[in-house]
Amino acid sequence: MAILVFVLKWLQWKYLIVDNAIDIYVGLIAVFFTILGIWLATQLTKPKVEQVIVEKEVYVPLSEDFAINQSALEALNLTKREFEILQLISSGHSNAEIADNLFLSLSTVKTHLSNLYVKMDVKRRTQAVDRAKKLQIVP
Amino acid sequence: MAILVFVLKWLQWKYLIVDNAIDIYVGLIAVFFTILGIWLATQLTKPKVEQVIVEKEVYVPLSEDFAINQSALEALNLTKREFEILQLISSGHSNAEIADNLFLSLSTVKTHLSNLYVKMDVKRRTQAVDRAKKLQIVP
DNA sequence: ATGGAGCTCATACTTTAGTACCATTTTCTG
DNA sequence: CAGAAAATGGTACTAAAGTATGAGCTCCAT
Repeated sequence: MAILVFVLKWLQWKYLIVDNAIDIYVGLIAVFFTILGIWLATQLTKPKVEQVIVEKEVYVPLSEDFAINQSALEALNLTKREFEILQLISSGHSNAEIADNLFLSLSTVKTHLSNLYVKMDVKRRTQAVDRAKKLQIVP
Repeated sequence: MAILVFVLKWLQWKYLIVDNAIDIYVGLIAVFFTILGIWLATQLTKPKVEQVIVEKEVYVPLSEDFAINQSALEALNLTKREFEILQLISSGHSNAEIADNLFLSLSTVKTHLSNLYVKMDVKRRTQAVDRAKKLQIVP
């Protein structure tokens, strides 16, 4: 603003003696401030963010080709721990190994498994694994 | 431009008699043209678009039918009976059930399984099943 | 014919898995 | 905050799985 006033005063002194110089003066100001406005606008407008979703085909390797059957899993109504332990017996772990991995006692693992067998309607861990694979709730 | 000149003339006539009114005059012009510039900029410039590319993984389903990995099976060097019993434990059968199905004694089943575990380099039936599935020698 | 491979079975044993029942603590949830 | 659900753990027991060893049988190839 200080600069602006100074410029105005200078222009006033220089051109005020000339008749009609006021028109040129105003024209210059108009042009100047129009450019200023344009510059302000380009600086201040936020860029619109546009999300472009690119579908990328993923050929999953056989070992990882597994999409969990969420509905089947929910139908079984398993708890977190039960499902966790189911995953571990599916990959061939013994109860003792599971207890070690999850920092649980053997008792707890057995308790979870017993409840799991009831929920899955099976009698053995091997049956549980077979059923889980058929239901596609484990790889 | 015609409108602009008209407005200027009008303002000139109205305020020129007043001393220092020129400052207000110029201020108004400045504000007006700044706004004009902003308006022009928003109208004329293309909207800035920031593209955010989001990769969406599309899982390509693989064929469901099971093709046995013959070479892996041969590499294990299993006998007929051992493979037969492997298939049965894979579907969750107990040793007693296997003995019944194949008209064998429990001892025989256990013997075959012990040999099987050695050949597959596993310690438990669940590990054997897991490995067999990973090798794709059972569904 | 004979020796090896595969199949069968047995006994005796150890280990692991599974059942039943109970108790405490933690974590949600209405 | 009270009650339910989940998680944890213990004991005692039974059932199943797994190990080790030995032995008889059949079939096939050298």
